[in-house]
Amino acid sequence: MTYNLTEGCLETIMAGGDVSNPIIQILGMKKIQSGSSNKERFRLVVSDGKHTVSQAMLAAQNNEQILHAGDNTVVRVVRFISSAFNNQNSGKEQRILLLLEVDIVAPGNVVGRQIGSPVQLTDSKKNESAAPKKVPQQYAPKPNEVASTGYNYSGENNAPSLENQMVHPITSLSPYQNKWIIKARVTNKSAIRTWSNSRGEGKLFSMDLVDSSGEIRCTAFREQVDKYYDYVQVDKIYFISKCQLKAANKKFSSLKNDYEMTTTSETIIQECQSDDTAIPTTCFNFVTIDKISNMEEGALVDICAICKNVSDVQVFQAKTTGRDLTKRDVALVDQSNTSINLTLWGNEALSFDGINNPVVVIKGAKIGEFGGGKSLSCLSSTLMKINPDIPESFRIRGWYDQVGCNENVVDISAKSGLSPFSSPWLSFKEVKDKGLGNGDKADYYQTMATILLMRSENLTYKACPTESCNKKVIDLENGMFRCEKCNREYPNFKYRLLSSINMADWSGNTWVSTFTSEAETILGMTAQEVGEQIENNSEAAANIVERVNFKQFVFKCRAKMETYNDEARLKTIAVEVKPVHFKEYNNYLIGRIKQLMS
DNA sequence: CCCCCCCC
Repeated sequence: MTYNLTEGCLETIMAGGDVSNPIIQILGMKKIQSGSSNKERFRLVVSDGKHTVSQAMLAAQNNEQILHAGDNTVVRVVRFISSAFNNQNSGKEQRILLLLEVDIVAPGNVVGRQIGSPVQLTDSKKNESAAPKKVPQQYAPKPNEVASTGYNYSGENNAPSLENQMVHPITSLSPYQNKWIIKARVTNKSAIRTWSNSRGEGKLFSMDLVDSSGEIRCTAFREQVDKYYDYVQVDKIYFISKCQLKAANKKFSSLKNDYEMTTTSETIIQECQSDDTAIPTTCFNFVTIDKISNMEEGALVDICAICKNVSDVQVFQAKTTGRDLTKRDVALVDQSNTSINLTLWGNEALSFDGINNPVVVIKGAKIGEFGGGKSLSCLSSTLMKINPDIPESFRIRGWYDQVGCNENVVDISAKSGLSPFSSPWLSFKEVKDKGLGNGDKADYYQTMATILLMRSENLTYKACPTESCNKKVIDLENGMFRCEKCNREYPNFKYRLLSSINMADWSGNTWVSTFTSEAETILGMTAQEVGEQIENNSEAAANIVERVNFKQFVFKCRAKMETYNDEARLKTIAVEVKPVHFKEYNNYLIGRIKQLMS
């Protein structure tokens, strides 16, 4: 077992410099008198493999664990202070190293030996380096140490190991300073993509890097794709240095960083062997689904949601490129009681398993807009995790299983009448203002409306009795009925309904045509019952329609502009009539109020 | 140096 001590760190520290989480070895411990305090204190001899320092003290709270671990213990120093004081005898400045917080990497009995051949850090050395306030130095490791570990993948074969050097937080990186090393976890790696345009062609891939300070995207082009693509693995930690930084384009990345980086031929990427839990996994900036209705098309978002439904895989040809595309739609819902459609492509579409309503966490999905509804689409750079072990995931699992599965949701992807989702809620005024029905195709919407008047004239008609044929028949007045469509005469017919209804919502009123099925729902009678009553009593039609005045329903409407005598008029047909589901309707209203307030 | 991510 090799322990990588942070070689040379003591020289830096004892000169007043900073080193992040240095790894050192404790060679010896000696109990000292602690003056006024009753607490035991220990003086340590510590080594970084290159130098030893005996002016080190252990903070009292660490005593027990270190005593127990014994001599030769290797520790990671999480917090330390190097405190300067003037030696009363010599008059020189000296420093004492106080170890405030340490993590044991390996106890003494496991290490079993002194690592390396450290020499005492001399006073002259300390004074020499104390002169200018030191920036950490670059320390070349012993050559065989890098070779033997075999995890070095750098620009040059004999590039120095970055392992024992000071690392910089990702958030500190900028184009103005190029001497840095980061220690970051790769949280996402794109597929390799090729491009070809007027400026040339090539290939690239990108990866997302995270440390405790933040995140950044790194892209590799051309020959660096070959060099790094297989080497770099998601979830592993790497030391990275010498990439080029430039301003990030927010359109293509949801990462919280104003910069992004590109590998160069100078770049060094080295795997960090130990999994450091201090380096976080992916950093998400979740928004709730309801917020997406107010966000711009093209923006990228992170969401944590439950897969409520999945569509089958669909294959179609892209209009522009002619390529065969594979997709699958996933309906996602979260605690905002709002659902949105997420489109998966290619292999992700094929392999997606929506069984048991898994938690779906996505980072960097693109917001799309279609038919008035919002939707999400996965890009090649989008990270998707199913049932990840993160608090938000457990929280939404609990919510869905206990509450969410029974809630009614507002679907912000709602669009055309043919979609598996419901149509968008629009008021009659909005229908008018938005100019619905002016396109080539009909537009669909739903509204909660009150019936003001249902026309009784020609409420029923006699239709062909053949099940699939609803054509009006001609009464031959001899007990037979002729259907022109079927080119047949029948001894019977069936009643069908047809009526115009003037209906109003809060914003205005409009005339809507209804046919048999919807009129039956409104009237609460079958077409046959209506027809028979009218046949027996000519006054019946007026009475029947009068009963529905001021009744309220949710109407799903189909709107299409049509031309009568050179005059354009919006023709509206009720294609579905449902009783008002107040909980669902209130969800919609609450959603709109929230939209107005945000 | 890409930045296309497609369809209804």
